[in-house]
Amino acid sequence: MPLFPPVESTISGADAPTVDAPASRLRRGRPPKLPQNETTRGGILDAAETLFSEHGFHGVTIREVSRAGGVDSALVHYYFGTKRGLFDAVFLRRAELLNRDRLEAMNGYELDSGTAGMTVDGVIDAFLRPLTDLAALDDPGWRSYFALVAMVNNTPAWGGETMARYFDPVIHRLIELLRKIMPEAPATELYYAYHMLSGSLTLTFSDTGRLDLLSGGLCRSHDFVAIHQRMVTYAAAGFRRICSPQG
Amino acid sequence: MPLFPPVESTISGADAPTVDAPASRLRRGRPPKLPQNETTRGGILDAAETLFSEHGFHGVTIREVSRAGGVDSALVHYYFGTKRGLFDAVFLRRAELLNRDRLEAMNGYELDSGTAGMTVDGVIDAFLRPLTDLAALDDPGWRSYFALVAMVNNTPAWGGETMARYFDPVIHRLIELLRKIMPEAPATELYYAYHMLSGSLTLTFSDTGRLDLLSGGLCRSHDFVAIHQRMVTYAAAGFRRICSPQG
DNA sequence: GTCTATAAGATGATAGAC
DNA sequence: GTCTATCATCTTATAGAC
Repeated sequence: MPLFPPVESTISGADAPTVDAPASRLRRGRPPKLPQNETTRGGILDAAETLFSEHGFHGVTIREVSRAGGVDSALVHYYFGTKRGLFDAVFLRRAELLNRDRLEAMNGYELDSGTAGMTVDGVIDAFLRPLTDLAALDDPGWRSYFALVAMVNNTPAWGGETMARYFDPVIHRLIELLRKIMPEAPATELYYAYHMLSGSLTLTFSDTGRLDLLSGGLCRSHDFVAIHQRMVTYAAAGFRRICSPQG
Repeated sequence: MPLFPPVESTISGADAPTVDAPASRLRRGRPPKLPQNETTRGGILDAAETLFSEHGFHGVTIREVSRAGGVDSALVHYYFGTKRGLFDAVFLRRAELLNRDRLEAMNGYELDSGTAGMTVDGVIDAFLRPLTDLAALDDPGWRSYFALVAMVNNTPAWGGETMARYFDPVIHRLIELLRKIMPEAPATELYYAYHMLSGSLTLTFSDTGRLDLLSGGLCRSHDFVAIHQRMVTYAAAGFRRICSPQG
């Protein structure tokens, strides 16, 4: 049974996968062959990111990744060891940057509006804003990455643990801010409400085109800005109602 | 690239996959070897349902299905032709029953409460109730099936189309009822709001255990009844707010 | 209907030349 | 770092005996 390999090898202290190559990667005199970050390693990660986000871990072969990245398949093993190592590296690459952005957005919101001036709408907007902004960049990589995270978030057995390991701090900061606004809210209800929001967010980034089909083209599932606006409004109403003490 | 095989072969009028075996399946004198519906074909479907829901289409091999079902792998091909045929048969098997239940629940609600007496909470409850009830049965098959549907709903490229083909009638009935309650609601907003609800529902049935981890055990992601209750409350608030004319 | 046997090809991974 | 060549295994699927 091809159970997903154990996750001990992922992020557990010292032997966490690094973003650097096995050998020294310090910039030497020779300029990089490809523009920007297009090193061999980066190209493999880009190709893998796109393919994994479209077809899932088991739906992609190392040969396909190497072909899409324009490199030899042996190089994938050279840089990442195993297929699972490649997947972990893809997942990790943008996680730290994303977490930093989201924590900054929430911290900034609390500072700007003052702790007493925060609203549920405002907190949820700050929580979601970096995602919408990054998805709007020219770089399609972030959209692929969000689709990948969405896939993991919906994957039984190892999805829950993986999401928890990478993204729990951001969620707990969200809950913390909401608790400041609604001190009477039971912790249980805050978690249930976040669960609903997380599902909506996940489905949005899964990018299945279902919303377009269902609405006969009225709604565009690629219009993350339009969805963001509705998600804030919808989720805030849900949070407030579910967390109000009388129920 | 192992793109998912084309979907023309799935449900398109006359040559839709049938629930019957290729040859005659009328009950003959010989009693079934296994209790209940445990025919060879049914056993294969049960095993495939569980495995596909846990690991996805590409994460399961026909040999694993046949081993789990206790039959020879050649029999899987005998009954279902290809691996994709097996997947389609699993997906189809419970779809009709589920759609019937959900339509009945919504029709019953409209009849019982009277069209003028319907509430947003009531409609959403009727929409979700059959899922919660079926998941509560002794048969674990429905939970596996819901996890499978959730996986498909979050699968890029072919998930949207597949969901639309099987489940759109139920969704349109939900939208129709909500429109009767909120005649001023823009159609666009109803679809956006349903998108949010669909995501929450999907994540719930994905059964990743994330809610448990995140809440430190306060919330149980297997407690579908508890989640159902919150989802109705949360979603109804979101629908009402997002669909109110001033916004 | 169920089995054995096997075709025909893809897969993750490695060894070793350059 | 990058390539060629290859191993051992697994994959879907089929042919044909019983």
